[in-house]
Amino acid sequence: MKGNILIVEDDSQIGDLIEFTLNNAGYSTVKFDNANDALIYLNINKPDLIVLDLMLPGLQGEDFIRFVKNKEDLKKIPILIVTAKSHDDLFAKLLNEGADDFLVKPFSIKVLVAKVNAILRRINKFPSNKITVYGIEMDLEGFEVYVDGVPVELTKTEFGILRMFLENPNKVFTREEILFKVWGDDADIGDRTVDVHVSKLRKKLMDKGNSIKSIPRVGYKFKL
Amino acid sequence: MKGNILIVEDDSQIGDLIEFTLNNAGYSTVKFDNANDALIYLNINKPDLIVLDLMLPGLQGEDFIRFVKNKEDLKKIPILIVTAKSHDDLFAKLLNEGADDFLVKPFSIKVLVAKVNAILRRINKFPSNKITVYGIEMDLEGFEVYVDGVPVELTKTEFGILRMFLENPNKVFTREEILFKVWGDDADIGDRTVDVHVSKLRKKLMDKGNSIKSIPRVGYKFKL
DNA sequence: TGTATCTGTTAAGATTTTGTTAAGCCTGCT
DNA sequence: AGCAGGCTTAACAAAATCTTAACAGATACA
Repeated sequence: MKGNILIVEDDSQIGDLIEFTLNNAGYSTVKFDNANDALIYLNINKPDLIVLDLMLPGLQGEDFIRFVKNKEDLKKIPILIVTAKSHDDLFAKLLNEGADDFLVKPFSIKVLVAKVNAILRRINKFPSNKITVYGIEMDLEGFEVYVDGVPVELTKTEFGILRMFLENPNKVFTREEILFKVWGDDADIGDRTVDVHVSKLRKKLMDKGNSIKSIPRVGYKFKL
Repeated sequence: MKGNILIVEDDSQIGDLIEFTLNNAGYSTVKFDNANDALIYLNINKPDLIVLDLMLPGLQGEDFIRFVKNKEDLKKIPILIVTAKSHDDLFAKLLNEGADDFLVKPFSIKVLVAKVNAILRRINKFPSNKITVYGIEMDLEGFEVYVDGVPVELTKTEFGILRMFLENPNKVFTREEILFKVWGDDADIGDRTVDVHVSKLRKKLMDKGNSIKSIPRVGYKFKL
């Protein structure tokens, strides 16, 4: 069991989708369609993470966040916000209130799972030093990688690049950013070296579904 | 490594102090004693934050701010102003130009570090940057564009132009302004090149409701 | 209305960028 | 010292993108 997740979502269709997806990913879930019931649940239960839809009726989502983040025994539970629209102002405000991350509708279920995994890994709730995405499994402690269960031997650099990608799926990185993140700030190395390693990575991973995409004149990204 | 900070400060004593303090706080720094050199640096580097002294010789600090905040790839870099005197009028004006915070000399190093930390925390926490307008969704982080949910592949230049439009809907841009904002100040390129890219953009976006309008003898605008 | 100017679009050529291979260098190990 | 593995660089072919030129059509204005 990887953890228990509380879902607060008034749209039953989306709620079911989230529940199904997270169950599939190995989490147990509890779901409510309004904040009040969720708060009652929180009186005697402490989930490992809360997925919260912002457009809840009744008690507003913001109030819910504030309540959770002000209660001593609940404040450490991470909250993932699901919202219909991207609103930087709102995001900034809620992040200050204690929200941990956002998911903008419509979202892909892969991204949902990736974010939940990332948050729990970050919090170190479950010291599972593993990243699993898209049939690619990285054991960060054991320095091992499996693709569809088949072990793949990566060098340290390849491992670092793959890790960076899996921890930030769907995000474009420039070559400079990759150098910085994987090699460190004092790397005195040409841009194109990144290309060589990416090329080798692609080959070793058998370019699973063209996951590692090049964005000409920008950089690379790992596409979910 | 917490981040890279550009310091623009003509008083070498204060500059050294700032540099030393920020290095101590875990940041890497680059320092110039005039705005021109800093601008050259910015051509190929994107620091996470800029600390700017307002009493610079040569190119005035205000111009520097305006330049940075008008360049598409730089505008998001936060600027912390260091100034000798507290001037509410000036503050208000510079805040409008895009400055993020102020530090009045003499300042304590604790306040300096606190402000830098606060600004970077604020900025870094912003999750996936997205712009959504009129059925057009831009994921700035993932370099992706969707029109009514359908993914559209844009090149870097097209992406830059579209971004500029969506961030300033209903505003008319001359071709020169577009060149400046998207290509940069050192672009040695003919006006009409913009037309070609706009043409391609329109086609790829399927000219949603004739959104990108030409204003004869003036330029282009994105109409909401 | 007629002329001059501006815009839309296409295609070709130029330029830039990427993929990949191979060679040389360095490190760690035997 | 010799060897193996890994990293970086250089190099070239291939791919993608950009810029320009050209012309047809549209627009402004006397």
